[in-house]
Amino acid sequence: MGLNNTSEKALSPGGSAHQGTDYCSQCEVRHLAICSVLEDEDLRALEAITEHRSKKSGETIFDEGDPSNHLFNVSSGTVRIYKMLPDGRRQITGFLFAGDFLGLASAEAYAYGAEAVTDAHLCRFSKTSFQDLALRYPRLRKRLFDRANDELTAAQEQMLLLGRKAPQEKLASFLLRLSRHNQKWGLPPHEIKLDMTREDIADYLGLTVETVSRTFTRLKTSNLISLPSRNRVIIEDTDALTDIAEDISG
Amino acid sequence: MGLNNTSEKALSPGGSAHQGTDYCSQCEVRHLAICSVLEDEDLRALEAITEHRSKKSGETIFDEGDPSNHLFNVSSGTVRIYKMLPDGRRQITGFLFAGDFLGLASAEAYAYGAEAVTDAHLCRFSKTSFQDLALRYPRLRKRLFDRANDELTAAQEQMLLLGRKAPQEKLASFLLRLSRHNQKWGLPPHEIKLDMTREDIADYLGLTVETVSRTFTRLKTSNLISLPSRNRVIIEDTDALTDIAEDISG
DNA sequence: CGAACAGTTGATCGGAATCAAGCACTGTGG
DNA sequence: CCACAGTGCTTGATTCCGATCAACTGTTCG
Repeated sequence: MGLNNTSEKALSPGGSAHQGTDYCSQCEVRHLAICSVLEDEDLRALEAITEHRSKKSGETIFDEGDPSNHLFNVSSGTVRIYKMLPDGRRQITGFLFAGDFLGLASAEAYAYGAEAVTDAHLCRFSKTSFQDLALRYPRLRKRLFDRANDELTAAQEQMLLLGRKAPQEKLASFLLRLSRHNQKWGLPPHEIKLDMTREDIADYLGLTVETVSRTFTRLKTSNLISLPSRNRVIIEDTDALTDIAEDISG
Repeated sequence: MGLNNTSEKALSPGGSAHQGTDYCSQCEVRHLAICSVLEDEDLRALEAITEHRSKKSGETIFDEGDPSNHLFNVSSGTVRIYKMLPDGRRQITGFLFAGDFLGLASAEAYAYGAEAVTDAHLCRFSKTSFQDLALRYPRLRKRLFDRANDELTAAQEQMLLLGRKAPQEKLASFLLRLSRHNQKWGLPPHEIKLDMTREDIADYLGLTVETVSRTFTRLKTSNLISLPSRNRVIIEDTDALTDIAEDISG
């Protein structure tokens, strides 16, 4: 996570929308994205229905309740998806990074809002076109189903975290997830870049900013992590952090 | 939910496992189960790979970490799925009722445990056979994907509940969900039967038994509900309860 | 430089967890 | 039939942790 360091520059900044011509084949995150299962020729079919969109940090991608006419793939940057209560309380249900698919769990309307956390690039597909494509390509279908299943597994892990874990355990689990995500991308697993603010983290872990901040300092004081800058975390003692997180996967 | 009142008796009690001969076509919950999309002839293909299993209240269906060799459909009774922390804390991630599908969100191993809350009957399919079947029947595939999406939506709703709602809001939301479930089945939406214990409810809502109990009495004292017996709830003021729940869907 | 914002730290409060009885229903065996 | 144990639920007293309120620091950027 966090890290789209290279991809940010590599992709043309582009206008806010333009049809792709040769984008997909040179896409940096293709091997992990939803499109990875498509052959070069099939990829052109996908490319034909793809629009490339740029979002600045903080911009809305879609709101909860909007008609869900599009599906997305994050090609760079970080995205948050969230649900809100009428009085303004917010629960972030997930952070998405380069390669992640966006748009599952939506019937006619999006069941959650999505915003860019950092500047981000997205591939946008019209839902109907994408469905047609999925009809023709079994591997794409399988991929989509697997993604839904993975998200469901992650959601259950998050329910355990939200319902039953103490603040320290929550934050430790969160940092370890980011660490594992780094590993998946061949990035140093001990150096974590936090694209999101403390408030985002709080709204993801079911805490307040203050508690998140205090918990960071507690972990730092215990020498489990260090905090060279506000958006960087170094994991100093993975084993101890894993013990605190209280479980293997989440 | 709760309510399998009729179906409990209607289905043959049966041994703990036996091959189905004519079960599916007369299945009481078929119209809402995963098999509803299959034609009579296709249904026989499903029936061929189906085993019928009975579980007594409290019995384990599978444990977290077991190899996920089977998929299930609940044909009667109530089931809980849950995750545990090493020290015994438990988070129930869902209750399943007649017609519900069980087994999504599992790779090689089940990512959660499943137990019968009440006596229950289950249709059990071997995973490989079911996958073969799904390969042949697009509508079954679609149905499965839609179920995964629905569960994902529900999971996000539950994350909002767990991370951001106060006990009263949690319980109100829970009761309204059960009420809506009743409606879906043509049962009186104001009369709710609770198959699960207070402890189950606590572990589902991220609370303790005591808090659940106190919250029940608070809602009763405010005349929003009444509690004729420990496992029955009458919703007296749906509007007020909806106000407290703080959202439309969950 | 200073305004705006993000983050930390401190002091206090409050509500849910915890600890501890007591109650109500169920089923068992005498 | 009743005594009794076992279990699930409620209620009360107390504790404690995270939320809240508030002040201050540090960073960014005009």
